[in-house]
Amino acid sequence: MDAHILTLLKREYPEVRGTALRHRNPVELLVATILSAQTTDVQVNKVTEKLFKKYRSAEDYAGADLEELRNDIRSVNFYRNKGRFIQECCRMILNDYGGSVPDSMEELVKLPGVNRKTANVVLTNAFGKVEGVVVDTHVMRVSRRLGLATESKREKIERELMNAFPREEWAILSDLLIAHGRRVCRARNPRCEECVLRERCLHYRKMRAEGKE
DNA sequence: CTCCCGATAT
DNA sequence: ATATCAGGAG
Repeated sequence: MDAHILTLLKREYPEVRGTALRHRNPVELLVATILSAQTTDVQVNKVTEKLFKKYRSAEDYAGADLEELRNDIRSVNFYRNKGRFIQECCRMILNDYGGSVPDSMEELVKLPGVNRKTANVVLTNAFGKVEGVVVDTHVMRVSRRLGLATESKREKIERELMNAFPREEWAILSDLLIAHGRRVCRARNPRCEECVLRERCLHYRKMRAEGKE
């Protein structure tokens, strides 16, 4: 593993551990994470602040009128799919899992709207069970720019990162890469001048070699 | 690969 | 105007 990258990022973002998605229990985190697909956490937190007052349990989502639930999450994108996913997840949680959000990767990915990324968020942040690395678009972009990953599919990048770092660093690793992706290593106009990793970044060295920036 | 399909930054 | 945002399903 590249221990130095972790050291530099930990120094840069000492307070990052934990999701930025506000939640008080596994159901709330599951709902928030489903809503967060292709959506900023700021927007999700705005919606869930009201949502969690109206829907207090898996039963509330399961028994809700679907169109009403969709209307309650209207300001996030893909709200029609997400509304259906949330309701179906909660129905499965009640029918198949005794009312509790399952706490294993194997069971979580059976829920509609839940793949490895969402499952990893819930496992890591609600149950403290780290079964993989959270690979969102920030983690994908940053780890590819740095040269930590060469693949282009989520699952393959996750595997590369799992091989490159020990399990006890997986949770902090994804939090750090996400923070760095949001603040410095942005999709557009990355702030390479402010980046503490630029001397070990493939993307930066390539840009500099080509005379851009 | 296409569809889903709102808010925000540039 | 449009690219992009803590993706996943068919």
